Amino acid sequence: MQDRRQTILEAALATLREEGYSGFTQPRVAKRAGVRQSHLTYYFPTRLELIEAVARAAVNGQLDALDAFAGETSPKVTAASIANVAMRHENTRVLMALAQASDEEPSIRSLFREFADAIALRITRMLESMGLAVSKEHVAMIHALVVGLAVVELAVGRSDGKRRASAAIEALFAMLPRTGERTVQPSR
Amino acid sequence: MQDRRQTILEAALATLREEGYSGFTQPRVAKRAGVRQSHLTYYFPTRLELIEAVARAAVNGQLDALDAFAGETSPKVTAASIANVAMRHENTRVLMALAQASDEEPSIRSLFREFADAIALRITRMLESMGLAVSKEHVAMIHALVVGLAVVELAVGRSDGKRRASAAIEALFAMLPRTGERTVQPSR
DNA sequence: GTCTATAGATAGATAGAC
DNA sequence: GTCTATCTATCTATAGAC
Repeated sequence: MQDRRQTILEAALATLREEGYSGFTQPRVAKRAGVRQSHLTYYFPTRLELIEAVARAAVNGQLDALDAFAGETSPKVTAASIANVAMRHENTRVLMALAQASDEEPSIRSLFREFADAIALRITRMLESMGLAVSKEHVAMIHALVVGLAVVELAVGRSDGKRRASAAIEALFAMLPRTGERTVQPSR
Repeated sequence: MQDRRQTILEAALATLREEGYSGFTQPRVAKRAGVRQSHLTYYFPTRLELIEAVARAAVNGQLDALDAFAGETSPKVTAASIANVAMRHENTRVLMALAQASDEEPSIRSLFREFADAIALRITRMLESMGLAVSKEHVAMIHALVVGLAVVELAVGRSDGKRRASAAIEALFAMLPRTGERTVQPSR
């Protein structure tokens, strides 16, 4: 049965989401999937192969979550939607694990680069939908801001994280020039 | 000799900086410090205690790095200095490990909260030095932006990371209102 | 092709020697 | 007080049974 592979993959993702990178071990994944650890290595001969597969699944899931509010035109709603995704600690846990793996494994790094490009593309489209001017710099700023909010929030674990994140993203949107406008330069 | 403890601490920090969280093990730290693993546990009976000590040292080091350019008045220079600190991958590796540990261990989390507050204080002072208006939101934005830039850069490993980061931070500074000004609102 | 017993390596912690 | 031999748990990987 080939969907046993799928079962293992889902178990692996769940393990990473809930237990983080350090809890991500073959025995734990196997237990969750209901197979023996030694069986798991039949489908994923090496730990790295398992991580790669999980990474791919996680990345696709994250992109799907972004696509759910793709055409939105209101900055306020868009900011709230992004914050909503970014403040799911399980997501952040997975992506931080990926970032870490990326720092260690070249194969994960190339996957992560594709991911970053895919994110940039989606941010670009969002800015266009909202009527905000697009530039590489703006896109990079938004990406980094959201990543930073997610990471800081995971670490400090504030209770009002989602509200704060939403406000920060919305504030950045408000500062960005609209399409056709020149760069905002406060009067001096 | 009590400074053996210090030796171990430095070895531990170096291990975390170079090998990341997953490479941070008692045997490796002990080897680097030139003591036996079983001896290491004399000074740090448990792994958590070692991590706590390392975390404290790392946090202080990071704050010192920020204090080095505390009074700077030029946004351009400040942005470059921040980018300089944020683009040191060893630093990012350590702080990501801390964030992860924070997600798992309450004692690290409280340390991390203090750290976040100390960072916020320093960003506040920087904004004041540069004559930019201070608000909780602006401070949070800058903090998150820098964290995000560091994490993304560690993950994708671009060659021109420092330049890009510096540009992004400087761009954000340029969008912030100056002291006494009202919130920037592009003409509509 | 599917699965498992087992090896081999490495982790963290402790009881106890000096 | 300083240090180490050693135990137990846990990890990844492989050789081979079905």
